[in-house]
Amino acid sequence: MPAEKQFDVDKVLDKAMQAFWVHGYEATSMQDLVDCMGVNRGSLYATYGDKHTLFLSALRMYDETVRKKMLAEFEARFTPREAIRRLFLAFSEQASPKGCNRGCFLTNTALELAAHDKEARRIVAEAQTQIEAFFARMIRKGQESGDIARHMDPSKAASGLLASLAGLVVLIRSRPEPALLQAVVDDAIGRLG
Amino acid sequence: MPAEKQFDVDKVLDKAMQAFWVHGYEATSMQDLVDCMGVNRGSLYATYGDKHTLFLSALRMYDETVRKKMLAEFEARFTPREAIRRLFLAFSEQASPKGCNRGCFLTNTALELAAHDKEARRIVAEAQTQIEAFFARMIRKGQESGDIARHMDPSKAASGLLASLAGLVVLIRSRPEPALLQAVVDDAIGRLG
DNA sequence: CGCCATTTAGAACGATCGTTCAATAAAAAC
DNA sequence: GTTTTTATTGAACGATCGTTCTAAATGGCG
Repeated sequence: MPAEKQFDVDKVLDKAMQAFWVHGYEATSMQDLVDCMGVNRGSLYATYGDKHTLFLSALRMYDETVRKKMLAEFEARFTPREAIRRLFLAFSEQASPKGCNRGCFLTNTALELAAHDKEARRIVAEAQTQIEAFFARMIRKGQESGDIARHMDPSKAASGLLASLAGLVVLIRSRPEPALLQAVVDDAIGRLG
Repeated sequence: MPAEKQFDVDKVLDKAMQAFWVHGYEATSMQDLVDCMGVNRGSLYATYGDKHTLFLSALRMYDETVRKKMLAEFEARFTPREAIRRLFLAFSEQASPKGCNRGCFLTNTALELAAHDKEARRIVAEAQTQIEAFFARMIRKGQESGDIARHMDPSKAASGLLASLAGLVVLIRSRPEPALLQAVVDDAIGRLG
C-alpha cells in the first residue's frame, strides 16, 4: 500500500513521545515503540531513522508542541504573575498519588541523558534558557504594572524560579503528594511579593 | 582463593554506586559493573544478588554515606543559615562546564526509576522527606537565633527549599554554568531574609 | 595431611537488544 | 499498460543483555 505513507508522521511521532516521556530513553525498547506507534519496524526506521534520532525528534516535538505552546498561551492570556502561576499549576495539578506521573519530558531527559548526550543537552538547555527568559520577562512586566515586587532582580529571580519548577517536576515523580506540590507552588509564587 | 572474600564488600559496592550515579540504572550494564568493580560475575551475583538488588544497595549506600553524613556534618558545624547554604554549595561547586556532572544520585533515580519502581521511590521519598525536615529544623532554629526571617512558615519554606535543591541538581546536569548555579543558590538563601 | 566449605573464574545460557534486508504490494510516471 | 518508484511487512541478523552453571582453587577444620 505504498508510494504514499499509510500513517500520519506527526501523529505517530506523538505516540513515541508519550512512550519516551513515561519510560525514558533506555527503558523504552524498539519493540515497545513498534507496538505503541502501530507502525512496522521497517517503516519506522525508514521514516524516523534509528532509535536515538527518533528520540531526539520526539524531544523536539515536545519542546515545540508542549513547552513552547504552554508559555505562549499563558503569556498571551494572563497577567505576568498569573502566567507564572499557571505554568507551575500545569505541572502540580497533573500529578496524582496513584496514577502514572510522567512529569516533564525535558527534565526527565536532563537527568537521564543530558550529561552524556550532547544534542540532548543542547535541546534541554535551550528550552530551560527560554523558560528562564519567560520568567524574567514576566517579572519585569509585573514589576512595571505593580503586581510583582520591585525589589527583586528579574534575571536572578528567574533563575530561582527555573530551579523551583525543575524541582517541582522531580517531586512529582518521587513524591506526588498534592499538599507537598501545593506548598512548592505557593512558595515560588509567594516570592513574587 | 576462597573461604574468605577476596575483596571488601563495601568498598566494591562503592564502585557500583559511582557507576550507577554517573550513568543511571539502565545505561549501566552488568559488564560495566564487572569491569569497574573488579570482581567476577559469579562473585558479584553471590554477594549482591541481581542487578536491581545491587542498584538498591548502592542507592541505600549513597543515602547513608553521602546524604545523611552531609546533613549531620553541616547541622553540627554551622549556624542554621550557613548549614543550608553549605548544602546548596556542596552541589553547585561540584559542577564544571567541562567535566562529568553526576549531580545527585537520589535525584537522578527520582526521575529515572521512582515513577515505576516502588522500592526506589520509597528510598528517594524518604530521603527527600528527611532533607525537608532538615530545612524545617534549620529554619526554626535560625528564626529563634534571629538570622532567618521570622515571617516565613518553616515547613512550607522547607518544601520550597527542597524543590530549589532538586532543581539545582537538575540544572547541574543540563546547564553546568557557574553563574546560573550561583544565581540559584543566592536566590534560595536570599529567601531566608 | 585430607576433607569440606566457599569463593573464584570464565564459559555459556536463552532472551532481548537495535538494526537490516529481501519479498510483496500498490500508487505514480511514461 | 507497462515500468518505475516507494512503502510495507515480518523474518532474520549479530551483538549484547542479565543471569546461571561448572570446574578449579584455596583457606579452615578435623
